[in-house]
Amino acid sequence: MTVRRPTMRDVAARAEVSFKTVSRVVNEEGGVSPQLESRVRKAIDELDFRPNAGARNLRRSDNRTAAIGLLLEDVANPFSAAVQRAVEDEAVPRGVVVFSASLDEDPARERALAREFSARHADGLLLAPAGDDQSHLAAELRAGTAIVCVDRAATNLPVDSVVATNTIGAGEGVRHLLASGHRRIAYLGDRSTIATARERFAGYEQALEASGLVVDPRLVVHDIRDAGTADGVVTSLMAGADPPTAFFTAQNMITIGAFRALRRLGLEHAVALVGFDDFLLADLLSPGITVVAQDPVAIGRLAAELLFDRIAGASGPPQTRLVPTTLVRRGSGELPPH
Amino acid sequence: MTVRRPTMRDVAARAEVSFKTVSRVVNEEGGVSPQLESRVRKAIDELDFRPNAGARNLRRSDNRTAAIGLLLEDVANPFSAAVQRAVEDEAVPRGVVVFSASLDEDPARERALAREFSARHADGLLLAPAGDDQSHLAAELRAGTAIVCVDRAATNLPVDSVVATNTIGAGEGVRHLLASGHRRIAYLGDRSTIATARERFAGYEQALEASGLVVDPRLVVHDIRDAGTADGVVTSLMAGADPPTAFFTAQNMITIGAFRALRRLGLEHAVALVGFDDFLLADLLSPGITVVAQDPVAIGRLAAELLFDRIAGASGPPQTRLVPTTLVRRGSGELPPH
DNA sequence: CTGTTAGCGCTTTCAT
DNA sequence: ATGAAAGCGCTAACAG
Repeated sequence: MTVRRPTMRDVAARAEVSFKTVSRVVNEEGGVSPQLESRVRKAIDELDFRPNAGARNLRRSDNRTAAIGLLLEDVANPFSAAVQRAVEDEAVPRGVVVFSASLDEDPARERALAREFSARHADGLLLAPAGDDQSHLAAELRAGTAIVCVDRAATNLPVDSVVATNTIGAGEGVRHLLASGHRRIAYLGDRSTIATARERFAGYEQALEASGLVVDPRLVVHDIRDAGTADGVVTSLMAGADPPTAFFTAQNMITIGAFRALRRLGLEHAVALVGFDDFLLADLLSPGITVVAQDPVAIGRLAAELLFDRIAGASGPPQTRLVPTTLVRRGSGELPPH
Repeated sequence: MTVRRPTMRDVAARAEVSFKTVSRVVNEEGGVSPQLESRVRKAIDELDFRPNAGARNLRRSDNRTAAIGLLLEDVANPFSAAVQRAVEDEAVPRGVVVFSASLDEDPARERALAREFSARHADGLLLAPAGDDQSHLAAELRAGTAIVCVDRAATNLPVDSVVATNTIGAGEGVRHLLASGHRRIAYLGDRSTIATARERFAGYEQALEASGLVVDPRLVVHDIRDAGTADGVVTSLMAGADPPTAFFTAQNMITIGAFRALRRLGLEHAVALVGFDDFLLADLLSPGITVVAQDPVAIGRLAAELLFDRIAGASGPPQTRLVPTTLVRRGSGELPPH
C-alpha cells in the first residue's frame, strides 16, 4: 500500500555519487563541486526526496528535534489561542515546529501528554499547569527537556514561569469598584486548585481589607467552570436578599456568563461588572465591559523566548516573570451603586 | 550539559537481561516471564526510561509516527481554534499527537510547512488550503502521507475535503434579507483567491438574480482582510449617495468590523446585517447579530475521521463532504429597510 | 573535493 | 522463553 519513501541512497544511485555527497548537499555542508551538487539536486527533485527527520536526529550530536510541545488549558479558549499563536510566531522563524494539546484542567492528561512529547524528544515543553504539582516532570527535566510554564507558575519544579500580575490586577479592578462607592462586591472565580484563581481572589480580599471592609462569604463563589454556571450564580445572587451592587468576575468565560445573566435580568446598566481577562467584542456590548486585561501575546512570546534560551543552554536559577495587566474602562465598571 | 537519556541497553544492563527483553516488555509483546518483566519495569522506573519514538519508527514495519499535521489559516481565529480542538479530540484517544501551524493565507507557508511535516513523517496532514493550487502536495501523497482538506476544498489534488455549504448558506442569508424587503444589499467579502469567498459570493449573486435583481457593483467589495478594513468600507458606503439598506458580510471578522462601523454611525438598528460564520457574543450585542452559522466542530471532527480512515488504508475516490450551515435569527437581519 | 566506515536506539528476523 | 545479529536512514569521524 504505502510506497517506500526514497532515501539518500536512492538519490545517490540516481545521481551516481556516494550517499555521503547527498548528505553534504542536503545539509549544505559545502565542499561539493557545483557539478555534483546540481546532479544531486536534480535527483532530489525527481524523486521527491525528503530527508527523514527522525533518522537524522538519531545520530546528530546536538540531539535536537527542533520541535517543542505546547500544553494549554484549551486551545479553543481565546486566551489560550492567543498564547499559542504568539508561541508559533517565535517558533516558526527558528525552524521549530509545535505540538499542541489541551489539558482541560486534568492533571492526568498533563502527565500523559508531557510524557508523550518527551518520548518524541521535544526539545522543550511550554506548559500551562493543570494540576498543583509538577514534580512528576523532574524526570523529563533531568533527561534534558527544557520546560517553561505559561500563565501559571510551576509548583515543586525548578523552572521558569511567565504569569500575569494576577493579584495586583485583581486588586486594581476591585479598587476601581470601591472608588465608585460599591461596598457589596461579589467575587466569582474559577476552581481554587488553579493558582491564578487563588491569586486573583487574594487581590480581591486585600483590596477589600485595605478599605476596611470584611469579605462577606455569601458574596464569594469559587469553582465556577464555565459561562453557564456563572450565569446561574449571578441569577441566584441577584434574587437573594441584600444582593451585590457589583461583580468582580475572575476569568473571561465567567465574565461572559455573568453579563448574560445581568442582561436577561435587565440589570446590565444597574449592576457594575469588572472582569479579569479581556475578550473580543467586550467594547461593543452595552455597556462596554470594563476589564483587567491580560496580554496573552506578550505572555506567549516571553515564555517562548525563555524556553528557546534554555534550550540553547542558558543556565541560572529559575525565574518567574510577571507580565503587567491593564485596567480598561468601558462602562460596566463605572456604574455607581444604585 | 544535556545528560544522555537512558536507552534500552541501559535498562537491560540494570535489570541484567538482554536488551531485546526490554523491548518485549516495552512493547508488551508477551513471552517474557513475570520475574524478568518486573525486574525490567523496575529498572525503567528507576532510570526514567522513555522509548525513543524516532528510533522506534525507523525500523518499524507499519512506519507510523502517530503524529498528524494541522495547517490552519490562523489558530487564533475562533473558527480555526474550534476546528483544531475538534481534531485534537479525535486524535488524542487514538494516541496521535498534533503538530499545528498557521498559514496566514500565504501559499509559500503552506508549501514550506507541508514539507516540514512530511519530512517529519507525519502520518497525515489536515489542511485548510491557503493557495489556489495544491498540486505541490502530490509528492507527499505519493510518499504515503494521507491528506484531507478542511474548510476549503483542495484544487488540483485528489484528496477528501470537508467544507461548509457556502453557496447555499450565503444564498439563504441573502434571501432572508430580500424577504424583509431589502433591495440594496451590499456584499463584503474576503480575498477572491479563497475558494470559500468565491462560493459565498456566488450564493449572493444567485439569490439576487433569482429575485430578478441585478448585482450593483458599487455595493460589492472583495478582498477585505480584517475587521478594520471592513469598518472603513462600511463607513464610506454609508456616506455615499444611495447607500445600502442591508449588508451581507461573508466572514466573521468582516461582520465584526461592519457592526463596529454601524455602531459608531448610530445605524445599528437602522441598517440590516447578516454575517456568514457565527462568533461568541453575537447574541449579546444589540441588536443580536443574525448569522449563517457554520459548525466548525463538526467540520473538524469529520475531517479528522476521514483522515484516520485514509491512514488506516481506506481507498476509494476522493470525496467532498458538505457540512450544513444554519441561519440564526437574532435581530440584525430582521430589520426592515428604512 | 569525495568516499568509506561506524553507529545512533530501536525493531525485525532468526537462533537457541 | 530468551538472545544475537542485522539493518532502518542518517550524521560523525576518518580516510584518500
